[in-house]
Amino acid sequence: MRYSQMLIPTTRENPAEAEVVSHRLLLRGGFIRKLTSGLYTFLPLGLLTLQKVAAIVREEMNRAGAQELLMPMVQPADLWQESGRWQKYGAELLRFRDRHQRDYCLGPTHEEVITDLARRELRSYRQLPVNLYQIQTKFRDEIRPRFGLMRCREFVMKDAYSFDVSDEAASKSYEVMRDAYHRIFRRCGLDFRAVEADTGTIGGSFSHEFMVLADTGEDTLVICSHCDYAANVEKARVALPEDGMAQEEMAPMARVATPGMKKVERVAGFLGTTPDRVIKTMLYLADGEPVAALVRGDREVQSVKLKNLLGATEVEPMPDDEIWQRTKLPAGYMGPVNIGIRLVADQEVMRMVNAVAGANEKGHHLTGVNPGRDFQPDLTGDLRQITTDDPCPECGGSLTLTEGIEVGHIFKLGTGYSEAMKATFQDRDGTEKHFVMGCYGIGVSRVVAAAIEQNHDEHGIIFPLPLAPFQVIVLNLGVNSEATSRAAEQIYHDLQAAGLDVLYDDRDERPGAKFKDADLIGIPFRVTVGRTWEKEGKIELRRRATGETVTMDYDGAVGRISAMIRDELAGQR
RNA sequence: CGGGGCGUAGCGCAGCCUGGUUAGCGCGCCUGCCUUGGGAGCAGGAGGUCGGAGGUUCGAAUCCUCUCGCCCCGACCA
Repeated sequence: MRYSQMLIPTTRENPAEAEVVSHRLLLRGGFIRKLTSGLYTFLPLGLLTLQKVAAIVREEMNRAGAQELLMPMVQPADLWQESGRWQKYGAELLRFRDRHQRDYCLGPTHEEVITDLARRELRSYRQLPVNLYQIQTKFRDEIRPRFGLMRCREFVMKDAYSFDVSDEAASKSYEVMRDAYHRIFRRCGLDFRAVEADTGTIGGSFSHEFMVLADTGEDTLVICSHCDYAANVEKARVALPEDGMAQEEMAPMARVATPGMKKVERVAGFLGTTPDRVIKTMLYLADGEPVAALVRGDREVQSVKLKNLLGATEVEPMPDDEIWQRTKLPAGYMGPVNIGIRLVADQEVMRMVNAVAGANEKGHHLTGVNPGRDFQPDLTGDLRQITTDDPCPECGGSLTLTEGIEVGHIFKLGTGYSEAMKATFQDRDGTEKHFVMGCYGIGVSRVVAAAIEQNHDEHGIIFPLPLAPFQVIVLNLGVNSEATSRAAEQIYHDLQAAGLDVLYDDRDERPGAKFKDADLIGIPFRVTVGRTWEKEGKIELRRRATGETVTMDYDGAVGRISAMIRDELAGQR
């Protein structure tokens, strides 16, 4: 491709709207342009990059035995009513009516459509297992789209769905996908981890997220430094030490005045104790109902864990100004004793002895509070956020926290959808059985953003070779010299003939501008035909990633370069 | 939706507080000359209903009201 004929609107200055690196560089490099919040046009360079990712995904999915199909983006409401998600999915599901006043939605995901297809077309166990996937635009009416391609409303996703005869078979399908995902992200040149994850609105019993490690990630992961345990903090199990029981006589409960002492630290300091001897009471709304969650004073509630423990679909902290109004409890002085609303306690709280807790009376706390004796929670379990002070739940090793970008998520769905939608097949013994399903997503457009988050410097993007829109850029630094231009053109043609993706910068620009643009758009290899060619008959090859530059004879250069690129690609496969 | 910030030329910004000529600057764009190894220089030029509506005023980018949009922090997720 000739640079002069391609729309690559690079900018020198940073766009005001972009804060994170990938967003900034995608805009500056002329990969994307914003239409409106959360909606982006992929410009030619952006589309090429997206297609590179899609090609890798497609290749590995096919290799794993999955079949590609394409489902409609517009989906009828009745399918969603059947699965129950028309009510459950919430405002993220964009709904609308057609001219006949029939309800539809734009597909945020395709469990309903695929399950409908399966129940019509898959009749016999002989047809199973089946794994069907598509690469398609999804629409989710996100509360807050942000960070460019990282979190859009419209985005490109690969979604796959597996159908199996049994749970064991489904587990096998799941493992096949897990392996495929590892290959995909490895081939994309990304530093990633597969972590245990929460299942969210998709539902299901078991899932892993694939996280690209990057500071701008929206998720936090815990990673064990000794074994291969890794988990999303939303999910990470907190191990309860065997010998955590305090050896202390239970004291009688006493009411003390603690005027103005709302924060745990202040109460503890005032009463001459430490936050780990205080029971912290946090109020939440679980599906609209008030719930009190108890954790030790030096811990934080993990609301996803709370949600799962309660079996709720939505949990949010109760706004301060609603606490009194809804519960008649004084914010800052709440405690578990005679609280009068649903009570959930972290496992650790149940071991506390002679704790301090709010008295449910303004300006007062209780001392000598003992769980089991003075209050009995409705539920107990693992409720708190894990910290780096906690041991690894698998091996007891030490944990570190890292930010991550979720680029893939795989779920074991079980029979939830097939039961709701009566999707069955006839098994070997003649009985009708529900399909055991799995679903597997990859944010194809997000992979592009994640790759940039992980691979850039102050000059611009440094694309991993497999994702780069072009593998080589040829700079003609002598567009006004016929001889130089002829040499550059020849190299351009020969590299193309060797099967490489080549961008040929034939613009009438000064060298500086060409170097800057080449760096900005992140093409892995740069060939320069200019002064050194004119003087010594040599050309220059420079690697974007390392800055390493070699000069080589013009003759034979194309062979050397294409061999180098092929070797590198083969090595990553 | 709650909290914070911003809308002035294609992009980045100044001007607004304290109303008053023809609304500026840098980059980019067009023409010519010149230049060609890290975003050159000179000369000339095009480009704006100051997000929109209403109001105050002799007079509004500037003050007031409403409204729309965008960005950032939280819940959501590939």
